[in-house]
Amino acid sequence: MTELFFHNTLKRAKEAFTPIDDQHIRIYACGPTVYDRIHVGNARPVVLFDVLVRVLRHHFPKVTYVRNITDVDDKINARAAEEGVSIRQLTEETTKAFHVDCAALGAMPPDIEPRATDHIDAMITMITALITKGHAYEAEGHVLFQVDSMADYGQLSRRSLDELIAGARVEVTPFKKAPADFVLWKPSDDNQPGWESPWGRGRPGWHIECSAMSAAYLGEEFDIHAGGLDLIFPHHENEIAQSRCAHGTSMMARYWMHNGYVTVDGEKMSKSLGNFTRVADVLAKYPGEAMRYALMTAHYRAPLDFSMAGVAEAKSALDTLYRASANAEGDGKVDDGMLSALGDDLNTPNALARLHELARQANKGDAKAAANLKASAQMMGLLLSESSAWFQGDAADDDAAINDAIAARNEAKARKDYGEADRIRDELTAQGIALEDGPDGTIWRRI
RNA sequence: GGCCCAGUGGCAGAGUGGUUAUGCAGCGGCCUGCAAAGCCGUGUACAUCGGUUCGAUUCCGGUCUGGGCCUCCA
Repeated sequence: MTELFFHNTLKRAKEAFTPIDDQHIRIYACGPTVYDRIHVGNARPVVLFDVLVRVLRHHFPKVTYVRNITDVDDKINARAAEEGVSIRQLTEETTKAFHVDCAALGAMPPDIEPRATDHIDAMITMITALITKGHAYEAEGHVLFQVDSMADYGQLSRRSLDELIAGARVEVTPFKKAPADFVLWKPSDDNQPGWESPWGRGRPGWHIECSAMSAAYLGEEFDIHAGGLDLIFPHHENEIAQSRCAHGTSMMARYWMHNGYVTVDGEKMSKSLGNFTRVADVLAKYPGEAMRYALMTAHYRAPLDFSMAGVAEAKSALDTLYRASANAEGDGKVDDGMLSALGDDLNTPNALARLHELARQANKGDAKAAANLKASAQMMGLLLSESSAWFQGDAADDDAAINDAIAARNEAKARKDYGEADRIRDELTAQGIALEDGPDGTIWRRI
């Protein structure tokens, strides 16, 4: 079978993908903290790892894709208080909105979407194991992971303990044995969400949920763990520490894949900088598929500079593909060139280039190429609509009027009354309707 | 300060030690009543300075510029 290659952050190199069990691929991606609607930066991993999972499903008989929902977090508490709604209402509504955005982006739901609050017991069990094995300690109602209890801590982010301390940006808290130690469990006051535990009423630290939930659904060791570049440290580093120390394993995930940032004028798009655009705001202007395409135009590890103009350009490129695929006949075959591009560390720009090559063949009258184009694009989660729906939108009330106008124009053309024909066409153009005269008659589209 | 990434034609963005990326936009042609769409053609592109090499945009080193992580972050 085709060999797949992925860049592994653990090795900082591209490696051949060798599954732990080639009958069942297991992959985990970090999902959103549900306190606000996602922005374009959050959408990038959603779309790219969706492509990754589609590629894996194409090559392997079974894939289990887990993406969590973080529904316990101090940002959530703060936002709920700010808006005067309950935490549960905020997290549930935000989760629903997240699903709406994902669907618009053409991202298939993960197989399992666990919520942190449903797995508190598993986290407590794991923390208990870490204490028992001498990797964690309790202090003033907190439980902390003792970083120097792990000999090879820091492998993923390539950071040594000395560097961390030298960095001096780690939180210095009196009850920590060492500054780099991080929280597994912290106490909650009466106004904060909390659960009973051996250490009193409290709530989990940020990193432990992914360790507990990935183990619950994928096992102690699994194939791929994915997320944004900014999660390498501390989040993923600490997940590895917790998981390996609790389970006594030599690895957590075999491959670690990280997507690059979405930038705005060269700067990272982020909540704190305030330079973000919500996915919903893009969807108000452009189809979700154009947003999806735009996110696939850059390699997933490279920075992607976002602009509305970029989405507009993606829309134009999609128009080309939709036109070319319109005359598809029969069942198409997923293109090998596209598959090998995707199998080469998820090279979506090259895969899209291959789609455009198929489109050119299709436009020269190759119906087979058109069918292959459609099948290939759909494997990537593109060209999912009918071509007519893409160009004309859902059937609207004015469709009949447009068709009447086209008929009137064609009559005028038959009379060689081009003045009248052009007048009708100009009128439609003014309404945002473009006409194209082809061998099979006149077709129209919205512009 | 430590660690890390990037710099490609008007724009976006792949890739390669010597030969076409691809898309969007532009220009010329074909087609069309005219358009549109499509097809064909069209751009002395690889930050900079050295080194290795028969040959470097591609490898190595320095410089400059931009960005990121080290604190919540996709």
